[in-house]
Amino acid sequence: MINESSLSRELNEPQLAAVTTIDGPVLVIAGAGSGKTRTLVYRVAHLINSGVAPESILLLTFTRKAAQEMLWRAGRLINDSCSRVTGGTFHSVANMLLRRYGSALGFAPSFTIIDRADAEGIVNLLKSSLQLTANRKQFPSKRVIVNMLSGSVNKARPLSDLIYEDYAHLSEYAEEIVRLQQHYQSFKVDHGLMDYDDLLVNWRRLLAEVPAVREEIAERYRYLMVDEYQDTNPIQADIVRLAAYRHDNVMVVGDDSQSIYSFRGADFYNIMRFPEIFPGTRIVKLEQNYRSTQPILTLTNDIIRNAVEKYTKTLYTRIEGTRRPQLYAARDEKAEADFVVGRINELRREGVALHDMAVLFRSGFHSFKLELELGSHGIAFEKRGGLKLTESAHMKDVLAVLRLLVNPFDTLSWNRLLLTIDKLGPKTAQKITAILAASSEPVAALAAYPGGKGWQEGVNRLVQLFTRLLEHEPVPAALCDIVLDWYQPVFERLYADDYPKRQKDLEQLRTIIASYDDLQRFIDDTALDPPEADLQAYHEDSEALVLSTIHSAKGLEWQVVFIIGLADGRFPHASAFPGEQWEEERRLLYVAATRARQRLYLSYPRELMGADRRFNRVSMSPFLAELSPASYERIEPLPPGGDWLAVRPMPSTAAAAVKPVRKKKLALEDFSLGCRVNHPFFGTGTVRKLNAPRSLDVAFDRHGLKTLHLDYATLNLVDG
DNA sequence: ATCGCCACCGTTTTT
DNA sequence: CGGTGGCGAT
Repeated sequence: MINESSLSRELNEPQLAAVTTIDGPVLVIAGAGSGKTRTLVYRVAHLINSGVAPESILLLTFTRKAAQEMLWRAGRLINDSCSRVTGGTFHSVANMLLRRYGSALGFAPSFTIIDRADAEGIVNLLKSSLQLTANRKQFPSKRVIVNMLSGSVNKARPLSDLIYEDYAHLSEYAEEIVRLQQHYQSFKVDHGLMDYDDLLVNWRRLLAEVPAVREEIAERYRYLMVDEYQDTNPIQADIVRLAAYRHDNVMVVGDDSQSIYSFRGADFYNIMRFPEIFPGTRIVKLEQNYRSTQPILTLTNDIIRNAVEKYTKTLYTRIEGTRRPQLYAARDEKAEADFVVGRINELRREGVALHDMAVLFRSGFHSFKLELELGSHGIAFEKRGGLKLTESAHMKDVLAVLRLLVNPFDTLSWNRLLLTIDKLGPKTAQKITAILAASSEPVAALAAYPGGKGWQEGVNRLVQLFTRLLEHEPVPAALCDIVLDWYQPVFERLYADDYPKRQKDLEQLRTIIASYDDLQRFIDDTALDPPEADLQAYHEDSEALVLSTIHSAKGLEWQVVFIIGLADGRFPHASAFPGEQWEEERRLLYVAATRARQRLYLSYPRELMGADRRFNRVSMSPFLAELSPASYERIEPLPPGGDWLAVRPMPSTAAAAVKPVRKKKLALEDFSLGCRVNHPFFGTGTVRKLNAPRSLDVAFDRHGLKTLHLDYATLNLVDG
């Protein structure tokens, strides 16, 4: 039981107002680090405490992990597991409801959720079958097309309008793209596939078009809470409105300055409109920051002060601290990485744990150089927003089989499996899948398909696999074993060079599957919330530095935060042009900087490698340039007394001094199999293979097998 | 006509 | 790393 006095000790005045409001719409406008999560947690606890049934609460958060975490905390507060509260993302809740009520809209509950890669696969298939590329060279890439299709759904605008406004440079292809969209839609319907956008669109349809279901849902979930409301799109706003049409018990929490997802349709005007849509809304503002020290807050307020936005709020804090954020202008990316590594080592000596520090950046590849440096210094790190376990090729092969068990008309998976067969290529695979999709019994149709010379055997094995699976009891773990049994030889042939490494992933998959007793649930979960590739990520106590894109760092905080790559052209992203996109990039920087509790380091390289391996000088990000110089401290390129200079490995300044003493380039003939070499980054290694004309494979003692090009790598022979 | 292999290029952000 | 395009082999 929460008692009222502990409540008022923990929460401030405005939070208390939000928490204890039992009925009616509430809008909480909250700054970064102001205790949004805490407010929601207490609200859940308070509701249950006052006799509201947990089943009637629906908590929508940005990630599924956030929902779990909140419910766990609320459970601790009131001595109840809160496990009967429904919590998750819009997408996962949509999935649950559509499985239950989807028949009212006329679709089978066996649909498969597809991710971005699947969507790109479909677009590719259609692109070639519609012959859209016949006479065109510059037809937009499938990634761009998927973005456009999704954007048009999320922004609730016809595709052709979107093309002429947001993608004007592609307008000459408008007709083809619209045609592609139509085919894409019917392809999904025909094959029982549903993408992320469909989940939301169909949830809204369910509420808008089927009164009985709307009634049932509104009756059941009498309390609705939405976190990160600034990241919802118009569809999601509609869903909230429709789902609460009976009771209006909605509490949304958001910060307009942290809206960073407009590229996928999020519209922070949802926050401004909320009071109009729900008349009688109580508005609560949280302006006290519980996270960062004043100097950090001064800087972040300064960042957002330059926004053209109208809704200004200035955060204040009571947390002591005098250390100003530091700005470091590095000579190049290597020097920037050295700076970060040096500071990290220093901080560790002062007693800061590695997992209390994070490095944030705009785009995934901005951290490549740093990853290399961290590796050679033996600093463990964990990259967020990188490749997920289920995104690697071998994982998808296994998942394709499991997906077909649930939805035999999933053409994408058939296609994928057929391609694993030797001597069977894209053309044949397409021919076969077309027949399978049209038949009522795909497996039987596959067995009956007249085989070709080289690949009949492979098809037979596939048919056998499915016969075995269908005979077996549908216990996920057992099914998985059968699949792995079939997959082993395929896998060893396909990934001959590095299959031992990938095998570990498969074992991990096996353990994950074992914890499920329903195959459908497993498939849904992997599509909606892919497990991380790192085993370490599962252990809270893992001692690893976090590297993350800013987008993936949303809602998190660390004691020490580095933001790297703050150069013109990197941040804001080169293709963001002034206007709303520019503003979003600024908010992105704001989000990044507000992740820091105690210390904040900003850095940028003054030299970057451009398109064709030429170095260009770049200046600092315009967002930094417009800040008041008093809000940060500049560090000179060579800080005095920094003993991290001593730990610095062989400086690549050899390149600067190299002009007069240029060493003779070694030719391939100078190396032989098995000879020992030295490399400035990777250290010593043994030559394993010589490739024509100027590259060779070297097995490094500390970094494994690498292929190097003599034109770029500076290798030296090691004597003895 | 189709498949497999090699070399090269470019990389926003994501539920 | 993943997608693509050219080329030789089947």
